[in-house]
Order: sequence, then structure tokens, then C-alpha cells
Amino acid sequence: MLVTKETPTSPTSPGHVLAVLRAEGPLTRLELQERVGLSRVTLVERLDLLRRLGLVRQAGHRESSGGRRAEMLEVNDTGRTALVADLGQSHATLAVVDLRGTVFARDDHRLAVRHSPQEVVPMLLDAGKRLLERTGRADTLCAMALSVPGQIDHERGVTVAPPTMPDWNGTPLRRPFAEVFGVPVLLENDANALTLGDYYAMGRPDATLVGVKVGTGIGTGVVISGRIHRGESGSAGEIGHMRIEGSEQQCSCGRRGCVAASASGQALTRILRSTGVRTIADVVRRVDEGRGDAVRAAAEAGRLVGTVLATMVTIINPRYVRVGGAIGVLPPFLEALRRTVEANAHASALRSLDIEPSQLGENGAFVGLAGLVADEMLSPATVDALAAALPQS
Amino acid sequence: MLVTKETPTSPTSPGHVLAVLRAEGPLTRLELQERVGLSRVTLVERLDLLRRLGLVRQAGHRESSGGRRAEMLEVNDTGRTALVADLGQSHATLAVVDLRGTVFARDDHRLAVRHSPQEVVPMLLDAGKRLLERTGRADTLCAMALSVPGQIDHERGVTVAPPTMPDWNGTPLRRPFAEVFGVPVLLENDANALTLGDYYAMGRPDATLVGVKVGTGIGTGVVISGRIHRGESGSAGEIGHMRIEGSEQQCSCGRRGCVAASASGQALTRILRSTGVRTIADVVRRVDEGRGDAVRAAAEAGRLVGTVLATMVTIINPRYVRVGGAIGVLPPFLEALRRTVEANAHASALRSLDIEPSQLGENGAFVGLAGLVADEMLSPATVDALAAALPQS
DNA sequence: GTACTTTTGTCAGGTTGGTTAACATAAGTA
DNA sequence: TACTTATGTTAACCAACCTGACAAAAGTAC
Repeated sequence: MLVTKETPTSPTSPGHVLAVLRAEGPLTRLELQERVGLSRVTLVERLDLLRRLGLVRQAGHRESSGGRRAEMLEVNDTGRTALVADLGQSHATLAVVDLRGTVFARDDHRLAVRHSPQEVVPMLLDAGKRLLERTGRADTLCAMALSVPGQIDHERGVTVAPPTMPDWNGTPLRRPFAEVFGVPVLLENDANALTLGDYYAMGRPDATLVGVKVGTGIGTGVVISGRIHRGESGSAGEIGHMRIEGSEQQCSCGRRGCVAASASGQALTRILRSTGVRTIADVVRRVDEGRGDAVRAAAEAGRLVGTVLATMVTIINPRYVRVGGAIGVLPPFLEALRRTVEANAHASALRSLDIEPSQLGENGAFVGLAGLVADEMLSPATVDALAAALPQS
Repeated sequence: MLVTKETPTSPTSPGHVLAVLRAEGPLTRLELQERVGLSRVTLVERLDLLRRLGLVRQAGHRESSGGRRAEMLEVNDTGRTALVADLGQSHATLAVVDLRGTVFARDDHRLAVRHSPQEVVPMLLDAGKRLLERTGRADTLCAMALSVPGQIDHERGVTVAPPTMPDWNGTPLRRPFAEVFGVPVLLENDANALTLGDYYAMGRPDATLVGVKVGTGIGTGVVISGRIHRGESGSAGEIGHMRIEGSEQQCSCGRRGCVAASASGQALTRILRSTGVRTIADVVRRVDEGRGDAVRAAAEAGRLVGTVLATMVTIINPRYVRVGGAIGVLPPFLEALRRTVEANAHASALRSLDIEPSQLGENGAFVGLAGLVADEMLSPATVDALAAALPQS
């Protein structure tokens, strides 16, 4: 049966007041009062509570309309800290951020191609501790969030790694980090995290958003009604290993003809190997330099991903598509992708569609993870729990 | 910005009590009290209100545990009436139903291939009035719901008809029916309505459900978190006019190579024309009789739809797929579809997947529309509004 | 400066909507 | 008949919130 998931909090609880403030940006007390439907007396009490929790702050004033200026209030999303990590097939990056996604410090690690959790997890724990100390924000740490390639078993807090990373299959991630840092640990797929980054950076639009990430591998994320659609087994949007009609290219997943076998960063590296390319960074550099073979390969990759994305657009009918990842943002790739989608998707789905590159660059996943933490820590339920635990006046 | 859409009703309001009862089936007063979190005194008052509104009723007793038996309570979903209509490319069917989808009377009309709203709408209004009178349920009518092929502009209550029904493009549907029957009118795409039918018939599972309808045309619906995903322009799931690689078959939509041009009921009728087939009913009969050419054609159609559905399954990662429509439920079609999905969709998405034919037959759309009406009329917001308007004891 | 306006905070009394506790009745079992 | 459980009702009570009055802060207009 469908279980109602709304928090059992009343629509005038402190948590709900904060939610209104979060959704509708800086507001004056009067505006807030109208939207929440509380009397001034009670609202003052609510705000006092939220202020003591450090969750709201002043944000300038409105123009005077003949008397005292009204003070604007907003959610304090810079006071608390999250430790976030982006784990990839060949890298691991840690960052200390606030709940808005501002990066205070980051720490990049290259990883061997076939790295194992036994080496990487302790390294991350250690690096995380040092990074927190270095920024002096350890005392405001409220959560940790990790993005990983492949699927996640959210129930158990365990990875369900892709075939390309067999050592990582079933690795418990939530537990070790929760134990060391003593805060909740959120896990998210890498493409989902990037998609959420764009979603939050766009001001949490109330429309369906599809995010595409083309880096070493290929993945997508879908945000519907403000939430990532993960599907029944957490593999929704895993388009990287869909078949391309007519292709027999061997894929690193073991099968043949996958999109990722022909259009991922890994595939481009292989395709351009004879021209001296060894890494994805090499691919990006050559495309930026305008080398014909590299540009053509990127465009062909964009066309292939575009074919699959056109189907996705037809099925999901999103308002926005945001394309990220090292390969995804390359202009020849993006242009070919856009043209292919426009040629193949359902006409009606195209009318309201907006395809743009992801705006966040290197920090995209961090913004997404920070937003995820924010949604968790600033949710009405969490805030009401905090408020209830607060000592009286 | 994302606007919070929860009703501003408190979590202990009459509407919410009803919602709990709706979600968790028949409950005793004590169980209900625990789940809602109200004292017995107040719960009695709530239930009195709901009983006076005719929204709850007794449903037998629990076994005695040594004393008086506890009385079970359930939502009364048979007391109110909805007029529902399923409008197709060549038929229009009206039915009088209760909010559970029980059909009290139905009225089938064949329509000319190129029918126009100018003839059909007045006919439906007239037939609806007579049907309501005949069943004697006109006095409990609480809403009307219509399913139509093509998309719907829910804002304006207007159809955005498919290219195959150009006369119906932009037809106002909500207004004429609302004026004649004096109740709210809900509109839904036909594939969405059928999908919702299976969703409600399955007891509103808390999992993603994809419905596929293959009748005259091809359409799909997606239920996520208990709601139909309609997409930005209402065309989500319109897979009928996606391209098949290699096909150049002319489609009735004007383009070439669409799935619907090769795999819809209309396409099968054309393909089997030389064997004497004239209608979809002919196709169904010949497949049921086991005629080789018809069975092969149905299987090939299933394979083609399966190819597209495999992509959809990979992208959405649903728990359930339900296949309906006159062609969709044919065993050779369904078997070929199932095999194709299993061969092509992402392995992880297949593990938790359950593909079955729609269980509802002719009345599928009616059950879906009835559920849609129920969700609307029994929602906390609607119920609380009714309760507030009720005269004091 | 003074007069006026708007914003914000606080106190006090009243209303509402719920609570608990006690009692009464109904409807079972042993 | 005695005991148990379910249900309804009454009355006293209580917490949360509201309204209204008052006051101070912080502006503008003159």
C-alpha cells in the first residue's frame, strides 16, 4: 500500500516555517506571516527558536514605504558544514562545503584503475579528517555525502558497483564514515549527484529535469517533483549500457554494442589512442585545440548519446536537460547531441525542452551533494526534532 | 521555485483520518487511533463527522480477544457516483461507476473514423444524462472523468489531439461537461487512465508502475509515488511515434518509421488486410483462433513494442509493467514483448521487474478514472472542506 | 528638531481544540 | 453470573494560539 510519507508535523511548526522561507527566498516577517498563516506573536516565537538553532538570519532590508524598513529573513545555509566526496573510476575528490555548496577546501586524489575499497576507504577517512581540521569547520559538521558510480542500496547503505568496478560491489560505505565522523552519511549515484547540482543551482525549479553525465562512463539522473527518481533497484537512468543498433564494439561491462563502448570518455580515449591520446584529459585538450579527428570523434559520441537521450526525452518529457561531465560539456559533443535529440524526440516533448551544458563545472557533484544534505538537515521533520530538543527559552 | 504542495490541513484533521483509513484498509477504532495519534474522544468526533458525510462505514468485526469484538471501519467508496467516459479513435464508451470502479451501467458507441467533436460531445452529454437517470444514481454524482487519446492541457481543460484526430485539437472538454452535470470534470490520457486502472486494482502499490496500451494506437503511462507522471507538456510516455531503426513504413501521423506504423492495432489491420481482416476485432479473433499469419504478425508487433519498452524499463526502472489494450493482451504479442524486454533492458532493472497483462479487460480505463475521481474527492483537502461546510451537530 | 508612519516585540486575557480521567453501556467469553 | 474488551459521554483541564493594547525602534516628511 502507498504509505503517506508526509511528516506528521503541523503546517505551522517551526520546520514548516523554515520550509516556506527556503522555498520562497528572503521574506519579511509580514510576508512570512501571510504565507504560514500564523499570528505575529507566534511567528516571533517560531523565529526565535529558529534563530537560536542558527537556521535563519537577517538578509538586509526592504525599501522603506514611509516608516521603518522591513527586515528580510532567509535560511542560514552557510553556518553548517558537510563533508562531501566524489568517487570515480579513476579519482576521488573530497571537499568541505556549506549547505549551499560553497567549497571551502578540496582534495583531489588520482586512483589506480583497479583500486579497491580496502585502500580507498581508509584514505578517504584520513583525508576527510585532515581537510575538516584544516578548514576549522569540524565543529559545525552536520552530515557527510558521497557520490559513487553505479547503483546504491539505500536500505543497507552499500554500493552495487558497475561491472567495471567489481571490487566495489557490496562495499559498506555508510557505516565506516558514520562511525568516524559521527554524522549521518548520504549516498548517491554520481550522475544523480550532478543532476541534483544543476537542480539546486537553478533554484530548485518545479519542473522535470534530466541530467546527463558523460565522463569516464555515461549516466543520467531524473529529478521529478524535486526528488531524484531512483527506480525500483536504484538503476533508473543507467543508459550507458543500452544497445546501439548495429554496433558490436566490446564494452568494459562484458557485453557488446553498449552506448558506453562507443561514446564514453573511456571509449574516446581508446578510439583516439592511435593519435597519442592516453587519458580523458588528453581527449578534452585535443578537442579544445580543434584537432579534426578528436572533434569528429566527440561529435559522433554526442550523436550516439543523443539517440538514446531522444528516447529518454520522449518518455520523460522533461523541461530541462543539463549535460555535464568532462566529455559532456565539449561543444562538438553537445551540439551533435542537441541536433540528434531535436531530430528524433517526439515533437511535443521538444516544444518545451531546454538543453544546456551543466553550469557548475568541477563542483557540480558537490553542489548536488550539499543540496541533498540541506534537504535532509533542513527538512521540517529534522528541524522540528531539533526544535523539540532545544532547552526552553 | 518548488512550491510545497501538501495541503495545509493538519495531520489530525478529518481528511487525514480518512486518508489513513484509505491507505491502510479496514481498521478498528483503536488501530486508527494509534496511527492518527488522536485521543479516543476526538477520534469519535472525527468519525462522527465522516459518518455524517457518508465517507466511512462499518466493515464487519475483528475476532473477539476475550471481550466485545472490535468493529472495523473502512472508507465508503461505493456511496458516491462518477460518470466516466472513454473516448477512442473509433469508439466512445460511457459508464456510471462508484469510486471503487464498479460499473453500474455502460453505453458503447461506435464512431465514424473521422468523427468531430461537434457531433460527439452533444451525443455524450445526452447519453450521459440518460445513463445517470437509468441507474438512479444521478443524485450521488460527485464528478465526471474522461479519457481521451492524445495529450491534455490540464490548465485549460482542453485536448491536444494526436495528428490522427486533427478535428479534436484544442477542443474544450472540461467546460461543456461541467456545465451540464454541475460537477468537477477530470481529463486524462487514455493510456494513463488504463495504467491508473491497474495501479488502483493492485491496491495502490508504493512502487513505480509502467502501463502499456496497445489498441488502435500505442501509448504508455507511468505512475511514480502514486501519481501519473505527465511531463512538461503532457506527452510523457508517448512512445507510439518513436522511430524504429530501419523502418520506412508510412505512419498515419505523417512521418515514417514510427513504432505505431508497424505495431499498433491499426498497423496489424493493414498488414493482415490481404487475409480478409478489416477491424481490430478481426485481428484479435484470428490470433485467438491460432491462425499462423495473424499470430506471427502479433508476435512481431510485440517484439517491436518490446524494443522500445526495454529502453523505457532501463530508464524508469519500474517494479511493474502492465500491458493492456485489445492487442496488448494477446498472448503471442505479450510473450514476444516480454522476451524482447528481457533480452534488451538493463540487467539490474530486470531483476525487480514484473511484466503481466492488465487484469481489468474492458473496464480498465473506468477503474482508472474512478480512482482518479476518488483521489480527488477523498483527498484530505476536499474532505476537510466538506467537513467545514457541514452544519454543526 | 517634531510629527507621523511602519515594523517589531511583549504582555494579558480569551478562545479553541485538543487532552486525561472517570463513569456508563454494549457485547463478547468463560 | 463474572470477567473482559470495545465504545461513548461527560467534565475538568491544559497547551497553543489568537486578539487587542501598549511600547519601542527606525524610518520619512516637514
